Amino acid sequence: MKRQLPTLSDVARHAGVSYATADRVINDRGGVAEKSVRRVREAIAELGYVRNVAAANLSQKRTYRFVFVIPEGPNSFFQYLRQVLSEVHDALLIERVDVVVKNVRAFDAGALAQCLVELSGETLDGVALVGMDDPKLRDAIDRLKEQGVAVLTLVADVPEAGRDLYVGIDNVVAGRTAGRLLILAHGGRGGRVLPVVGSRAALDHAERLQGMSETLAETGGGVSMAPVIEGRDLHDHVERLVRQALLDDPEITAIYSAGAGNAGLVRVLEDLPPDVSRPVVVLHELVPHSRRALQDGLIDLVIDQRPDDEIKLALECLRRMADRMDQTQPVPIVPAIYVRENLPDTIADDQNGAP
Amino acid sequence: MKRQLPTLSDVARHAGVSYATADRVINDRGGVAEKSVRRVREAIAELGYVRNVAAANLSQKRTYRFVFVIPEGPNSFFQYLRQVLSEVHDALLIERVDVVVKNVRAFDAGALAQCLVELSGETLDGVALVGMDDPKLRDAIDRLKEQGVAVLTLVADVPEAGRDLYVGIDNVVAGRTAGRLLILAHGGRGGRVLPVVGSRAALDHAERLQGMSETLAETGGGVSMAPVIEGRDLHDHVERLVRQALLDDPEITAIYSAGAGNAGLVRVLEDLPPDVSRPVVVLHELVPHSRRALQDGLIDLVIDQRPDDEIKLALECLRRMADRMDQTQPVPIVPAIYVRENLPDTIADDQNGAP
DNA sequence: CTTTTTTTGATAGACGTCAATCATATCAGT
DNA sequence: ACTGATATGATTGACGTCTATCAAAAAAAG
Repeated sequence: MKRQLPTLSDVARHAGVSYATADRVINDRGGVAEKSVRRVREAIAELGYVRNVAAANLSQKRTYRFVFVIPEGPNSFFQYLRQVLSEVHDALLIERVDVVVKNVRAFDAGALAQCLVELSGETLDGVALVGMDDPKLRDAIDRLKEQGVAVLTLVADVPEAGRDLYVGIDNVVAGRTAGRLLILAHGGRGGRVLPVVGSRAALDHAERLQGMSETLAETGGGVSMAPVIEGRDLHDHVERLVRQALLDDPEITAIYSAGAGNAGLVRVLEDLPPDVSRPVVVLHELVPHSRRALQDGLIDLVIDQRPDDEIKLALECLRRMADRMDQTQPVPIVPAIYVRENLPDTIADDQNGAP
Repeated sequence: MKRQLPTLSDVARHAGVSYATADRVINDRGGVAEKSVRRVREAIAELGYVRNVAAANLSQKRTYRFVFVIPEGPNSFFQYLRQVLSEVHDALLIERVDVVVKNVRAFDAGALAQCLVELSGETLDGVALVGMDDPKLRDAIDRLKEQGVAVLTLVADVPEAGRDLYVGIDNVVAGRTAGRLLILAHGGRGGRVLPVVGSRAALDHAERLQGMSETLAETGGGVSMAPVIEGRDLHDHVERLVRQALLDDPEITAIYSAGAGNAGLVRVLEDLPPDVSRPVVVLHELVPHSRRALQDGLIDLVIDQRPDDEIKLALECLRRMADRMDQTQPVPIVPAIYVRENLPDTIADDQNGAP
């Protein structure tokens, strides 16, 4: 029950070699005969030896160095990410984790790739970035990987790239969920959903849209889709287009916004005449304006990817990768679904990752 | 930027005392003049010293010893909790955390209290238990606390007890959320919700019920409540009562089950004639039968408290408390809302707490 | 001023690992 | 059997903390 964990000395003894040799094996320092390597490996397996990471880090005064590259701009979601990161910064320092946040222009894969290339000079343990689909970016990631840096995509993945891990929600699933909730909110009756995205080229938006339309098609029960609006994630643009769409098509019973720029959407809803029943509205990311709209009863549901948890998970995974514990399974994040009643308190209350 | 964290030697030097004295202060060994204590405390504050927990644990070969007391019985939810705990057990051992699971009879506060009393003999760092409202339980908790054991309630709290922390969802909020979703699913039309609980005496069930009825009353828009059914969390009992209720009141348009025993509820739904539109169904906890019912389209929504996350969080908090970092803020857990489309994979894929 | 008590300082060993050094063994090839 | 390469063993100091011991200094008591 209270069996002791074996140390490297135990392993060496069990393998019939000296501590030095065992050490040479687990830290691949080379210059060890094939036979000895095998014996040490066997001893490790038999005893179930696991390196004591705390002791190892202590001996080296090691500090984990991670970089988070976040798109800059007025996007509330990413601003919140930055805030969460800065809040955990000090707590992490205690645990010998140094997190640096770098900003790059949003939607600019070239700039992002360039940033990564610059990083590959420094000595660091891991990088987390918001993915995009771009060959230059793939190259930059490969380059980092070659230098032994753990690379992890956050929020959005980089398709077919050599990143170790994607930490974020499945956007197709999120879209399908939105579709189901919309159907549910129609209470068995028909209707027409107005889909709003930032851009069809944005992978996450496209996936959400796809998910929603699939669900509507499969089990919609009379809920159809109006033509898709591309709002470019800009509040004013979204506002104009949605306003027009509602005028053009009075049959619209619901709005699904898969992207950002929803402050504009909220403005349209505020201006609706109070006598007509407003459309059912589902949108993504709990940010100040969506929270307010939810509280005011202007919208019905918010699907949120819980950035706090994403950050926390990303940090856990980065650390595990830096510790060479590469058992990195995919990490599923379950998006939260918010209504008026279950809004969390605003305080970003992540304590400090994990001890 | 890459400032080094100060060590206790730094503190001692800065305070103008020896390492031994500084050590006596932070580990309250006594025999230190008031003046020196003050000077050390000041130095700690000025330098921002935080003791290196990893080094401290290493020096003592310390193993964290935690006990989870889980109600036994056929309840799928608690079975799943046990499973999650056994899955993380080995991974935790690596990080020098030893978790023991103890089973006690469900709904038996006396047995639970007795179990805690027995525990208070052993040397352990923390206990997690599923709370109930009982004076004997409160006493047992106080006793543990006196011995310096961290005590944390999981899933359900113990009202007004000396536990350090409650890790679980807010059941009133969960009920309010259910209410909102039910209203939404009525699509603006009226209806009548059939509420099912295990027992009105069960605090969590009562809170959920209260939350739902509040929301219906405040903004229900014609959605009312049928008399509450007490199913005692037993499948057969629930089945019989619900079947009868649906016969008695054909106006019922929805069912909200706040407790367990939902396999019986699902059986009723299966037997409904295919021509009539079935009621909207919302229930709690994603367990095998609720998952299947969701997939089969028999029910609409499941509110789940994500036991994996609860366990993980509980462990994090226990460890932090054991490390004397008592900055224990309340820990909000956002329940997940599942529909057919966003069911997670079944694999319980928690890796290993946190490094 | 001495004696006793309280408070300090100095130091050492342990924890498990990493990194380094130096001496010795083993094995080729000749 | 000798050289030279390669492999191994033995050992040491660091990392930051805890625990312990012993001597020395300062304060209080007589």
